[in-house]
This record gives sequence, structure tokens and C-alpha cells, in this order.
Amino acid sequence: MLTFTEENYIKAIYRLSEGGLKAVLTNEVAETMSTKAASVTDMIKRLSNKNLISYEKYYGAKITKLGKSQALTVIRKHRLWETFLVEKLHFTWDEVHDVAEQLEHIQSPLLIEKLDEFLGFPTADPHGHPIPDKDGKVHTPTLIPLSESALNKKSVVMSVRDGSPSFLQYLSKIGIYIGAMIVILDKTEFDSSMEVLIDNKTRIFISRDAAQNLLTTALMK
Amino acid sequence: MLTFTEENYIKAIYRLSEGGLKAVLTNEVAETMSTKAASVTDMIKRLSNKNLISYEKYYGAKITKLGKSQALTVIRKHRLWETFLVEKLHFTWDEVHDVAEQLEHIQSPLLIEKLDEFLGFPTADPHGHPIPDKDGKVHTPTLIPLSESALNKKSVVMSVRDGSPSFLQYLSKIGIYIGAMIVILDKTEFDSSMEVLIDNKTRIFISRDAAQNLLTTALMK
DNA sequence: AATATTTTTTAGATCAATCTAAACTTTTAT
DNA sequence: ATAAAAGTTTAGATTGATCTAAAAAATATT
Repeated sequence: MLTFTEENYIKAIYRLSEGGLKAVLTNEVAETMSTKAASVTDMIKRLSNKNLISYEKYYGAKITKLGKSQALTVIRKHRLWETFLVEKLHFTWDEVHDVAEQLEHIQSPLLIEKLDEFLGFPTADPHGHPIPDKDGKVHTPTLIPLSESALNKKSVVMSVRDGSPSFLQYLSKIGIYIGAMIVILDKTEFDSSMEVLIDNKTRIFISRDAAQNLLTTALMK
Repeated sequence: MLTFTEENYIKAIYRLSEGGLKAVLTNEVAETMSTKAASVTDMIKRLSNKNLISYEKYYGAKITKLGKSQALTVIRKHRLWETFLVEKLHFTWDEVHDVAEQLEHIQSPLLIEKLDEFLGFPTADPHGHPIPDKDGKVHTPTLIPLSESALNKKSVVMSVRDGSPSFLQYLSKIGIYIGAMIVILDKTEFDSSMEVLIDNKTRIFISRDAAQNLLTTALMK
């Protein structure tokens, strides 16, 4: 069984490896975990001994099958808890993350099964991120950054790429949420900002950065 | 802020001190925590430095006002989570303890407030133990062990003194639960066992030990 | 009261997680 | 291609939590 800290590292490494594809560098991990490179090296050795990653000095860490499944379990728990916090306890979108960071480490498979059932077996969390199932399977719809959507085409916000509190707060202030319907009314050439219509009601300008962070699916019909 | 382990110690010490009244000995703590006396001495020094207990060598630990309030917070969280597990996730009575032991250490006052509200501000957990309120106030009805109840008087099971899984399983097998109505039909002199009637339906014999562990309130007619 | 027993504390080790500072690789730039 | 810069690892320390073994204090026994 993994410690609290090991779980956090394997999760971070999984994220940085983009699902287990590429090797992850020490400093990348140090930065996302707000810790020092030396600490990361130590931990990487430990995770390697437990066969969660394979590790070559000065080259980086690659996540193993076992490591991936552990990471997905933690992510599953995190997203189920976030869903619980928002849907049942009425937390707002931007309040859930820190609490879910703690709750994700509770060890009880029974608890997670029952929570999943209680929530009605959701497939995505309140940020629109998919929730891996019990066996670690993730069903991901193809997501297009709003910045790449065509003019006048209806899209639904499914997810955000950068879930930082400040971005989430900004979104909620301007009325964008998971499930919101967005149409691009106009694109400005020189700075790639755009004017959009939210839920057929609100017209607003958003920056290129914001549009790149909003992941959408095209609305059929 | 207290560590996970410090919270567990202060809770155990509070319990053993019977609500902060009497001093608690090193070995008592070691036993209930399944640890060694030397570890307890170390921790007692740390808790003393944090002003959660006052400590005199070879005499024992007395819980302070601050310590008591911390302990009550942990207990409050534990009991709210147990209530959640049973009422919302349909855990059984005897499955909740280990999970609640973990959940009680989640740090988020907002979470506990919202959980409390979600549960409808319960005053007792599924074992019938009172849930301290936000300010640490506990309203405790006077509890009488069933063994001391009078013949033919109606009582309601409010709590159990010994919450061990084996006892809880036994109770649930014979149909006794928190809220059950019990009447003593007959007491046997020589071994203090008794025949009782549960919910006006089931007649059963229970031992003196069991009767002493069942805490009840007299039912006003 | 003197001795034996029990309880508690201290001393010294270990392990997880972290850090700083120094040493060592790899990469980049001149 | 060599020097400078950047990135990574090792060495050595620290803190929290735990342990065993030995010393010290309190309690019980004869």
C-alpha cells in the first residue's frame, strides 16, 4: 500500500507523463509538487523500488502499468469526491480542489464503490474531467479547445485545461461553467481574442489564453 | 494545526480521561493506541509543548481546555462521518468505524459545516453517541445500562458502551439497534441474565454483560 | 523498612519525508 | 571543443513517529 506522499507523487508523475506516454524529468515533478529536486530524486528511487515507475539516472521516470493503475485509482477517487462536494454538499466549483486532495487518500474500496453508487455512477466530475471506472478505464470524448472551434458553431464546455482557482473564479464571474453552450460570434485577428455568446444570453470578449483553456465538444444539430 | 497522529492521541487521552476529569497514565494510552509506553512518553511531551495537555512525570497527563476542544472537534467529525456512511451510503453499523477513523482527520471546517447541514444537523451518530456541536457543546441525555432498568419498564436503546465489531454484530443478529424499544420481562437471579422483549415483537435472553453494555433512556409513556 | 515488581522515562536507532550544499552529468553557447 | 549554464544526484541534517533496551521512579510485598 502506498503512503499519502507516494500517492501524490505517482499522481503528479502520471499527469506530467500525459497518461504514461513520455518520461518525466525531476525538475518538472519538483515544480508541480512545490518541492526540491533532491526530494524528488529520493522519492523517485522509492517509487522505482516499488515498481511504480522505471527510472534511469539523469534521464527521467517512466510510469509502469502498475503505477498507472495506482494513479488512476487516486484520480478516480479525487473526481468522485469533487462530484460529491459539488452535487451533494453544494460546494462551488472553485472550492472543491483542496478538500478533494485530502479525501482522495482515504483507503477504503468499499467507500468508493458506495460513493460511486450514491452519486449515480457519474462519468465526469464538476470540471468535466472524466472519472476512470473501477478497472481504470477512461472514456474520453474528443475535446476541442474553444480557440479552434469554427465561427457560429455551437459548442458545449466539457472541461478546462488549467483548473487553477483564479481561472475557475474568472469563468464563474463571466458566467461560463461546465455544460455551458458557447458560440463564437467573432474572432479578432491581431490578438486572437474572440467575442462569444454564452447560453444564447450573454455576449462577452475572452482572450486567446482563456479560449485555449476551455475544452469543448461540438454540439450536434 | 495538529498532525494526524497528534489528533489520534488527543482523542484517546480525552476518552480515557472521561471528558477531561482525571489524569491519564502512560500505559493506558499505550494500550488503547496499541503502541509502546516509550512512544507515548514522547508524544505526551509534544502535546504538552502544544498546550493540549499538562504533564507531570510519573503522574500522568491532564487534558487542557484547548486539548479538550481539539478532541471534541475530532469526535464531532468522526460521528458526523459515521452518520453519513450509515444514512447516506448505507454502510452497516459495524462497517463504519475504520473508515470514519480516516475521515475524521480531513481538515476543512467548511466541509464539516456543509456535511452537518446535509445530514440535517444530527445530534447522535448511528451508535447513539452524541455529536458535539460546532462550539464543542455536547447535550447528553442520562443513560442507564439496561441491566439497571426496572422490570416491565419501556426503554429505548440510545448507545452502546462497548462498540466492538463482535458486539455490534451480535446485536444486529438478535435484532437490537439504536432506537429499539426494550422491555425487561424477567431477570434471572443467579447469573443476572434476563429475558427481554424487543419492539413488542421478539422475546430473547441476553447475558448480564450484554445488558450492561446497552445504554438506554427510560421511555416516558 | 528493605526488597521485589511494575510503571515510566531516557538513550539510542530506524524509517519516511524533507531540506541545503556540494558534486556530478548533460546541455547550451561561444 | 571547451567553457558556462542548467539540471540531477549524492551526502549529510532535520523532524515526526516509532521501536528496543536500559535506567530511574513509584508501588506493592514480605
